Amino acid sequence: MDFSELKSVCGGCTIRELCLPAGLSDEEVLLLDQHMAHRQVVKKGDSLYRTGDAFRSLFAVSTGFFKTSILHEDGRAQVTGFQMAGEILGLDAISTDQHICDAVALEDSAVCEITFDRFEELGQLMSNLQHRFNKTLSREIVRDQGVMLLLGSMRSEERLAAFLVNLAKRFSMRKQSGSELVLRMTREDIGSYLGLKLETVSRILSRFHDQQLLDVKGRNVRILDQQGLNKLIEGS
Amino acid sequence: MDFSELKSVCGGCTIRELCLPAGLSDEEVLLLDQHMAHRQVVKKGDSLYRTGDAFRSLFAVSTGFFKTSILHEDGRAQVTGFQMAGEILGLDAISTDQHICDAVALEDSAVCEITFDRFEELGQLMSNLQHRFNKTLSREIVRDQGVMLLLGSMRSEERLAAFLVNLAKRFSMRKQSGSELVLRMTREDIGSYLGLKLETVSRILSRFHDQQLLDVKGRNVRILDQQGLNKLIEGS
DNA sequence: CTTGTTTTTTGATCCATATCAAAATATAGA
DNA sequence: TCTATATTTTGATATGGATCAAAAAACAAG
Repeated sequence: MDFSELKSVCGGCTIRELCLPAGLSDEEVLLLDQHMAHRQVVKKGDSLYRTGDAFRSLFAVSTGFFKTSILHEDGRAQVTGFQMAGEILGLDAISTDQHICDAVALEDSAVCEITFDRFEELGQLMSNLQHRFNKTLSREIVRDQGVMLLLGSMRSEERLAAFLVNLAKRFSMRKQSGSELVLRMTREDIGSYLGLKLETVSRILSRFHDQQLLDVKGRNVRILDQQGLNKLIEGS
Repeated sequence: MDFSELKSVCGGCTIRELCLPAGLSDEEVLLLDQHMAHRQVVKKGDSLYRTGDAFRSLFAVSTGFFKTSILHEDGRAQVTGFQMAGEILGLDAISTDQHICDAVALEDSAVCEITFDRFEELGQLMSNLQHRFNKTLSREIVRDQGVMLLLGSMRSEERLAAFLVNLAKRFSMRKQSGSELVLRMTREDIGSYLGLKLETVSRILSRFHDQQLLDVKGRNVRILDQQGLNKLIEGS
């Protein structure tokens, strides 16, 4: 971790509506801004926090891309999510005051930090912020249950289609192309997240390519047939 | 839904420390009590709420046993959890103000209801309550990620062992036997939760029986070798 | 650019779990 | 109680994805 530190400025942030300040008035954002710790750079491959670290702060991804993963005692790891701009890291640690996963930057990234004690104080001051934060936590629960559905009852092709469609949606909400994806993670990361082996991920990407659903060139994926992918997810 | 209604009384509740009032002072519990809506009976097989229902209230399981399940459009269903006394139902609905799963009683049960608007007001009054509730939401995130680990990287025997050990732990926290389990759910429910088919669940239970890990008689399961199960989970 | 390392692709084979089927058992309703 | 229905067990077989293996491609460091 580390590094260059700049004052966070939610007020001027382009993704403010996708992040903690969502739905707050300008005055409220100002107050939040005053309590944000600082902005940190996290280099590709570095971790923002590791399993077992004491929990002090939440982090909002400002730019870049992260993965979170749990490590099972026997070495097995499970990727539990990928986070992009505006998404919050550290929510799982509130429960025990310890981080229960590793958060690793998959490209050079920046995060905005806010100490959780401060944040809870702010929540008492701004019922609006607290209300939104309740929703943020709940949204994470919904997301996780979506992954449970995926892992528990979808076949490999459906899982991968759902994964790609989800990524595309999140990119396009951020005004980035919703069809030209640059995958920041390895096939192994994708496989871990989807409960598949990396070879299976690779094979299915090739198959989707053959079926003209995608144009795959390494980590550059272009979605050619969004409809086709959606049909797959429904379990045709 | 519904049914006989009694005033909730957290103050005198035996599982108060496992439920929303956990960690509150007597005065605070009294205040919470005043805002609880009422106690409701839910008969076996009935649902407390269904997917799509408007979200108004959280429910704390008072007695009994529930399952929650998401239904995929094409009919497939995924059981996302089993809830027992003290556990909170409805957390996922905060995010969208709509329930995104069905909550069905697996035995005659009772729940304590609190409208979420009221609850949020209370949270503003009692920072302690809000703090605990943040932890409750976070704990649900941790639980869900545990299920992701289970579905994503454990083999069928490990999943079932983890499931049984988890159930046993939760029963024993409630002063019930941690070795004599009465499964309230069908093999199919267990299978859905664990991403397995009901036949697989049945076969593994039989295998555990043969290996003297369990004594299985229909839905009555006695854990004979807790250690053995734990060893399985570690992935021997 | 070159070299070593990591990641990705593709093929051949295997196996854990699904599927199909049918009997046995348990549960609920009359 | 008896009867109908739902659940569970067990067997036989099939299959989706894992595993093992090796070449190809991409990437990072000097």
